[in-house]
Amino acid sequence: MTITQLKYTLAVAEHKNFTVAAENCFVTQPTLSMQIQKLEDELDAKIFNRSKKPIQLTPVGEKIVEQAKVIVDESNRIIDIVHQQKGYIGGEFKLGIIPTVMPTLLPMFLKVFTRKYPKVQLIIEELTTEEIIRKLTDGHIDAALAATPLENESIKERVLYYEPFVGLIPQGHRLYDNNKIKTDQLEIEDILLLEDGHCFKDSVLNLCRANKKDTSKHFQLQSGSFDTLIKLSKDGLGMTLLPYLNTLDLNENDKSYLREFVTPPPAREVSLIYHKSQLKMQLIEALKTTIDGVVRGAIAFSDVEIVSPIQKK
Amino acid sequence: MTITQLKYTLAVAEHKNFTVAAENCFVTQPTLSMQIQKLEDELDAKIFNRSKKPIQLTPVGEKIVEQAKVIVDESNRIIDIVHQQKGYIGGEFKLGIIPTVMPTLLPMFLKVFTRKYPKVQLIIEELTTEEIIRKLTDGHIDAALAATPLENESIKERVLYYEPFVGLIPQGHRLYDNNKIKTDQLEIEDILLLEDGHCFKDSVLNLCRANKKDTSKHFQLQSGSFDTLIKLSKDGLGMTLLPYLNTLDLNENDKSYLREFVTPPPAREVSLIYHKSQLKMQLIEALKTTIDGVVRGAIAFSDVEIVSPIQKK
DNA sequence: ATATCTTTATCAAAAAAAATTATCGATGAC
DNA sequence: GTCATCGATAATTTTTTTTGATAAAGATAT
Repeated sequence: MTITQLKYTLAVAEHKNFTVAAENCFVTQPTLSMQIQKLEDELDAKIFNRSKKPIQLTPVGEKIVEQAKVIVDESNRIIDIVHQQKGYIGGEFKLGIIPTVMPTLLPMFLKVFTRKYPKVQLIIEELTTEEIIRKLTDGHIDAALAATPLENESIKERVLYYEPFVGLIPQGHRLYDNNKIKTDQLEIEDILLLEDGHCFKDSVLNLCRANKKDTSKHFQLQSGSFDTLIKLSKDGLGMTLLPYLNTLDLNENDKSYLREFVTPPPAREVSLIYHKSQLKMQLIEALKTTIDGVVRGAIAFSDVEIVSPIQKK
Repeated sequence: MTITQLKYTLAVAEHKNFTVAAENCFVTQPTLSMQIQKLEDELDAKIFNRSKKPIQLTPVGEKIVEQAKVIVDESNRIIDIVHQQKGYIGGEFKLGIIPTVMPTLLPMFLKVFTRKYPKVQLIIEELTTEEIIRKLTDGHIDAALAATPLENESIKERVLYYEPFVGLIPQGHRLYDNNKIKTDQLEIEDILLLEDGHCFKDSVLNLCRANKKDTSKHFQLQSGSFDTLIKLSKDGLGMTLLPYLNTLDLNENDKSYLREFVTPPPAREVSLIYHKSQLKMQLIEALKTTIDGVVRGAIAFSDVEIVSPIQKK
């Protein structure tokens, strides 16, 4: 039994297709087929049921794949252990970021980080919270930046900052004349929301739900970017809520529509998260330190009311 | 990186010698040298410091070996997982047994077990408790029969039976006329003991120490077998203590010297023990069931006073 | 039903890797 | 200084892995 065979097996289990799996392993399909057959012979057990489409795992196969994951994970870890021991910070590092954090936080730390750790090949992907959780568990990404708490046992969270919500109230809106707004003044019906999949939308819903039970209403307007939301809002289609960092780049005119919440403001918790099998711990620490450093200047809120980013049923 | 390379590395780490390690891996020494060099190249770290004699692990090497153990352990497990999934009970099973349990318990279950599980290749080794703990941790044996509790976190214990101590009192001894003996009548000075290394000796010492603090006295007579002890005892050199099962095969004359303890008698706890990484769990269960079956008829003590087998300082 | 496409298995040849034998060189004991 | 021990190295053999071509099986479309 070889680690290669186990990797091939995992690839087939993941892609449910020998040909695709082979491409992902950078070998030809016969190579993969033969190695998996050899493994099956050695274990004297069929791992895959090739008669079904797409290919299925046999019951024994399920267990084998589970264990193969453990072995491959542990073997991937050995190089990280050596790096750690040498105090070396480098290698590939795949980081997922949720869309509403990406444009504000990434520019703040990216330059500093890459200059400080030139040997790290940072691979950044924009992903929804849901995708992040899946890819962290899979091992497809090493860490991620997302709103927390996620209440997921196998994911560790290191809080980076608390980002208050700020209201953007158009002229003519019932709250326009207020200097500060209160959570219980929010009406879900006149808030413009991001489209489904953004956890910031879920946070806002959770915030409003705390006030109002009835959420059966359908929202007609849903956008993928705050820019659109701001434009629509100024067109008088309703107020909206923005994360604090998103308000910094607004022009002076737009800023006049901003209304902060009274203290303590609702806020989202933004964290660096990673799978509990903490591969690349050293790199994660380095990233956290870097972000902590740049964030300290920009965000200094501590007395806040954290809103859950998780979609409640 | 291959599992083979890791196995070679572990062998060298264990034997501190390339040539010996190679023999243990059933390959020649150059094979081993080259594979380890390849691994060192790939990890870009020296694992061994070959300049010292015997060979030493580098600091990085320590960590690598630690992780290599995890990987090799987990990969050995895969075949057991398949066996378990298939309900198959077979393969090699290495069982350690302490000397004072070996002659009484082994004949009781060996025949039954091998008949019931013909596919199991049972490899039995007589070992002291100390050796058993080491070899269980190493993974050199799969399970063992020993006196417990061992108070070792990484070893799991499944109690098989409680075996009371029985006194063998020679004619002329101060306790000869007693029908039953009491723990507090024991005097460490006139008890014949097994030689060092036998945990039964330590149990007896612990039993007596409960009475008397002064144990500085040196014992002149120490033997490796109960047979010798019995002969010496009958020669008037002092009483001795035997585990209950060892008294069953005595001839009628010898049996007349036996004196039971008053209830509850001191007893040793005999358990099936295994490493907590519970490889071959299925086989361990099968063995336990078999031994439970044969022991049930022979031993039926429950109201006993368990004596620790561990050597106290 | 036939043709076509997709997908996995099989085979022989080539390439790569691992293992072996024989030998060397360094180190330490006597 | 000689010998013995032990790991490294070189050349060769053996084994394993990979590949490219192709066959076979199953699904899908015409």
